[in-house]
Amino acid sequence: MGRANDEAAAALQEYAELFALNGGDAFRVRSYQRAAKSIAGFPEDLTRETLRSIPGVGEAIAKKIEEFLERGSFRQLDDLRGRVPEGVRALTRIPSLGPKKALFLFQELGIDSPAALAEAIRAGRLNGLRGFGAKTEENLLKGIEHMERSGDRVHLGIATDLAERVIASLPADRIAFAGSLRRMSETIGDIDILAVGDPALMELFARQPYVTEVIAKGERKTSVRTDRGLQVDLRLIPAESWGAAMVYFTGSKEHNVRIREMAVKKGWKLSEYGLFDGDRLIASETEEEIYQALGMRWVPPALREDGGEVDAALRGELPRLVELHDLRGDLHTHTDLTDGIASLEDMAAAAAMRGYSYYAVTDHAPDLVMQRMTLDKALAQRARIAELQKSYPDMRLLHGSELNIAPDGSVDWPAEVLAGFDVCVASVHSHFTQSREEMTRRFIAACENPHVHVIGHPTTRKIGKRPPVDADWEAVFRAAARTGTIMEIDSYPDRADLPSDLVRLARHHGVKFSIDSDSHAIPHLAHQRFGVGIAQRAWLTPDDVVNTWPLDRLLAHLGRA
DNA sequence: GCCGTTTTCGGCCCGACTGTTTTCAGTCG
Repeated sequence: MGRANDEAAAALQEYAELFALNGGDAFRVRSYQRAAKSIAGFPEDLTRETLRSIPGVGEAIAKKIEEFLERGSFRQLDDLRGRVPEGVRALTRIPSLGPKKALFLFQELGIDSPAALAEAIRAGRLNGLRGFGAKTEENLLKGIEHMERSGDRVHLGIATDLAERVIASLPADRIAFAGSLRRMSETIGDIDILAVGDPALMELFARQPYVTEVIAKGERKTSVRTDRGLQVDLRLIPAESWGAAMVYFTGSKEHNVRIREMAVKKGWKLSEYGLFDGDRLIASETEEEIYQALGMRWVPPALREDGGEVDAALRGELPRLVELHDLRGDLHTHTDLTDGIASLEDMAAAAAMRGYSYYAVTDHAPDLVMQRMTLDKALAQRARIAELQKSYPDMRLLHGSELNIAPDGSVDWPAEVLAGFDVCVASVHSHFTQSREEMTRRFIAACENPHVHVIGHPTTRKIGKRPPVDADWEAVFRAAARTGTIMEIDSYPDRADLPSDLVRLARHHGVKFSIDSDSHAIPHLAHQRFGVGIAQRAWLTPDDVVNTWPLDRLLAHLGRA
């Protein structure tokens, strides 16, 4: 997937933010943002030739991107970077603090980072400042604390991109990532990469363009900081101990402790170099051999958290986990009729390329006013889908909608309209701070609506940005199980919602799940792999996930058979 | 800055909410 696209989009997005911070025209800001979104979602690699065919990219932006492709930046971006400290841009990532207030704080008080702002608030330096009352100060502090709690960890999407970039840059005999990324943890603090190959790989690694700082460099291990802020460790592994090293560096620490204890009980020793009986090597080349020698089945990385997987593996009772190739479709996607950037036709074609048996288009409903959805538009889309269906004999197109769950739990089309959709995903998009009781009632009301099939991105969190809403999830899941309402695993990597611990809880109550991409562009369709990671960490089998089911069974469940 | 069966200028997704004000600016989705 086009890394150049993502980097160019990130640069343009940064330019938009800096431009806004300098009091730039709001329409131009929006132009840059729109172009950044289009470029990130453009399915082909960026080139000088394809650039102008991207919607939202005109002459001026094309010139900037051309310069970026040549030298990794463009003149206007360099200018603005020189004028506004990076920390001021970080200020705008605090919820409820936008460019106007950020610039004001910088100019009036010289505040140039979230930490400096927190300090200024605590020192009372904002007292009497126009537009900053007690409540605002409180909200800002809360926002900064939430940001600090999430620390330097990044979501799976960013970490996966970086790991794949590192792997592609190194000509090793064998190379793979281990650690929390391999276990598909929801956030990643650093990346562990194991390689077999020439010692010169270390030097080559340290000189890569994504490396901003070399923290440590030795014969076996090199640690660097990268342009995404993330630390990456590269370890050179002897070919014969690949399996042992993968077990050791994949972790988790708790899982390793358990299996090392098992080795000790047999009078053996398990290390990153192998499983040994005294000096005699028992197993080291593959993970399978090591687990087998310990009397257990190979444990999928997503389960290696000492959450019962060791005992299950010893008994030969590990679940048959859901895998990406089990998925037969996607039940939550958007088009450019609302906030997607690709047309219905292009999204359907891309879905067919992925070999789906069914594909639901679920654009937003009228409550999200900015999307300008109307009944006429929805019905026109339905007619186009029926027409388009003729081109896809092997893939059923489903016409759906992503409804908005209002504070009282109602949704935004009348029942007779809802009845016309094949699938209704209902999600919370506002009023995140309702009390636990209100929020619980809200979700239960949505589950009890007979036209609501799926609850979309249930906790509505955004990793590193917005905390999850507060609800009595047990009560919500009981209602979902009772009404047959599906809980979504939204695969979009900054959402990762439901998180795996809640998936596990919901499954305990008998809930079924849908692993959806929530795509707003063609490349997003591939995000489902992250949702599969969440599902695996929650021990889900294909039967737990409705979009592994054959079309007939799914339609019966949706009441559309 | 972009874009055009309203077009090459003059629009540009629009309304709600919050906290601050005392009629509104800023932020968000």
